[in-house]
Amino acid sequence: MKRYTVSEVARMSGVSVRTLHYYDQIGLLRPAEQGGNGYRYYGREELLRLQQILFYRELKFPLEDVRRILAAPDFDRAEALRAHRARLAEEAENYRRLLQTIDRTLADLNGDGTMSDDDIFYGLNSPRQKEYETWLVDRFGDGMQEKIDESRAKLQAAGGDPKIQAAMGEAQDINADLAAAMKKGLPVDSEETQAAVHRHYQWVTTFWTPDRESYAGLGQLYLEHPDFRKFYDTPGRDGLAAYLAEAMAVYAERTLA
Amino acid sequence: MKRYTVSEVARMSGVSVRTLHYYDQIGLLRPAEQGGNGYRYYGREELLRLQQILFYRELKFPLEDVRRILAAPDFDRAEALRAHRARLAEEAENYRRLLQTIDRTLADLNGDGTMSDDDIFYGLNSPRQKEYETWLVDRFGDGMQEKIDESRAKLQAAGGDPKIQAAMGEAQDINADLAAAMKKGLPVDSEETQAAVHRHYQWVTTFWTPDRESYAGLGQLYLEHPDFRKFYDTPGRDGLAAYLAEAMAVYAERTLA
DNA sequence: CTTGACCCTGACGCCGCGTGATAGGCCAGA
DNA sequence: TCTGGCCTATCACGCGGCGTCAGGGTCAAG
Repeated sequence: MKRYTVSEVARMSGVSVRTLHYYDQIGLLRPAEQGGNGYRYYGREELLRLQQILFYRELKFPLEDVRRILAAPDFDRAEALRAHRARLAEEAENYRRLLQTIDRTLADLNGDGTMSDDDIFYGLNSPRQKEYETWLVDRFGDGMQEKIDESRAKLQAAGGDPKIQAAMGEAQDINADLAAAMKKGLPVDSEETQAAVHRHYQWVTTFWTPDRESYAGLGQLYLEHPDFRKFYDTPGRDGLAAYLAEAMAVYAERTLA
Repeated sequence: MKRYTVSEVARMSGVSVRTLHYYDQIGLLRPAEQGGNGYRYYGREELLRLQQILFYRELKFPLEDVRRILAAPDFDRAEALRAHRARLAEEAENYRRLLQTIDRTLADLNGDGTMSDDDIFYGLNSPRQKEYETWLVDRFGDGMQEKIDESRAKLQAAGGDPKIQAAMGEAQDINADLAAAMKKGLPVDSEETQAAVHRHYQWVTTFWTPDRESYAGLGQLYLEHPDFRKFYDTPGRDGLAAYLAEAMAVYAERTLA
């Protein structure tokens, strides 16, 4: 039975020796045996346990929780993961908001680098209400009014510009493709799904050209805001918004700058 | 000149008294004066400085950096923000990956709540972890991918929150009502149409409570922007977005503040 | 036996405060 | 003027997850 010293385990697992000491100290990972010289020796079993620990650590579980989860084999890991997922999702959302705040602030910075107090606080701590408004303004600009007035006549007079009708039809098509891919159980990074997302991206570029982050953000928006989500999560297509959001994230990461 | 005690400042700004003590201690926010009794008294200027501090704190700047930024008025805040933005973006991206890892893991969880070692490490991605993954693959083989793909179906089959499903269904219903009204040739200010719009307004208030102008603006957005319009202008319902937009404008003017 | 690379324990530091403990100040009512 | 109740102050420990010395023992090769 092979035994590993701290530095060997450290090299294999990527953690520091100090971390192994610490994990021993808090009772998270005890060495298989500790010889008369006080040296820690780990076996295969401990390596496997360490893997699990690192998995949960990566997901930002507190080590104390990790200890509890691993201590009880009958513990409902799925439930723990789901609960934790919710917290992570909040954090992710929070980071997204912070990025927007920075972007707005940068946009509002005057040439001399000063910023007004109004600017600096806009969008902070806003109860979820403001968030939606912010999104709309961010995405579609606030010169909306004029553009709308201007284009209104055309759209309404003709009872529908054929070009626009085509665009709407395209959106329906893409949606159908995505729904089909999801129902087939294809992973979000499958070729077919990504092809559909590519069509979606092309479609989006007719009115907006998002970069990597924005496009992934758009996917989140589809998922998180009912006013978008209603288009995707229709009866018989439950979970499509989530599916699309993930697929868009993958697409963004792989293809966009 | 008005002076505020610690608890007053705390109440106004939302930070704790302890935080004010701490900011004094580290030289981040000194009170305007400290009377013979040792009490801290803050003036308007300090309040404004606190605002700035909280802005940067919210963005997760280390307090030491905040101090430096505020200390030098000629400091390039824009540059600092841009640099910081990059870090935040990385973090945001990281959280997104963690969510995906959790989703994959949940999909792979067996009914009894155990998870296989293959599953448990998939998706870890820090540079150091890459080595670790390699090590894992060496040890456990690389038949992981198929299993992951295969199990994704389960996740999607699981369905979603019934509350959300209900909200999505409501949106569909409202849409059907509106389409019916339009096809009957009812004017936008007809009772039936306005009733449907009212339902729509109620639906919107589950995530946002717009005032008159905002609600009318939302209608225009539905019309102007393909990403919304695609939900309304479906085949056989051409012009519904325009119809709804006008009906919403009427509703807003008549009923909202 | 020496050398150098390992191993140990113990302790402090980090950051942004929360949470006491202990002691004194301020102001209104009796 | 005294009392009580609520302010204020400072000092100090604690959290999490280790990094980073300091000071000393151990192991294996030459």
